[in-house]
Amino acid sequence: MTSIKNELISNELGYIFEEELVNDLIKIGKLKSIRADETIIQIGEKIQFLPIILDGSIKVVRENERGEELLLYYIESGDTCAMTLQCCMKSALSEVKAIAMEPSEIVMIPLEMMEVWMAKYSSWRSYILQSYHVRIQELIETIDAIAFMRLDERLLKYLKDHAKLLGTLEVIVTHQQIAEDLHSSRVVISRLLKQLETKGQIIINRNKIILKSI
DNA sequence: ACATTAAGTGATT
DNA sequence: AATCACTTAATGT
Repeated sequence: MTSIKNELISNELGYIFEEELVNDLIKIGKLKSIRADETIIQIGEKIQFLPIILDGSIKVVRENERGEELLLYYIESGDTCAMTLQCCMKSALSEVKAIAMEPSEIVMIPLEMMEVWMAKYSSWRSYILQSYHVRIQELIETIDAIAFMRLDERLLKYLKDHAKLLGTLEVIVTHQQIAEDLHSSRVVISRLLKQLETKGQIIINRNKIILKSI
């Protein structure tokens, strides 16, 4: 019987992994459906599984003691969380928080399988290495943005990234949420958005910002 | 109609 | 660019 889970796994991961590994994934992985805005992992939570995204998208944020956030990067289907990779080597606690951007499907792999599969499957090894690579690239991009871009440029990049990720020019967020993701304040974001609107780059609605282009 | 939440504004640091 | 204090606008009940 082909379950939805099997379909999802072979459709999303069949190109990346060898057949035997796909079968292992189907046998061992636990499928988990996530609601939009659901928190998947909290900071300090013990990591028991390696999540691989089959459908949807997740945002990964850092958080300080005061609960203030900073968006690190997004992960999409086929991706796994590099932070989890790093943490699970020592089976440590999560350094980040992960929140679903939309309803998503993920497959959870018990951490024990990491080592077994590393030894057994070359496609698994290169997938893990590749994931590290991509994630570090993304982190560097984020660091560059924080260090070198002006907030208005960062804001526009944020909106465009968001739009690209969800495949729509209509970004559904409040100014407050943007401020939190960029670790700025609501008033500042509102003013910068106003400027972008005046420049004709966006249209502002309540709870929604419409990009003119990506 | 009223309360709540989102967004806009002017002044100050 | 951040914060405060306040206003206005939109939305839910």
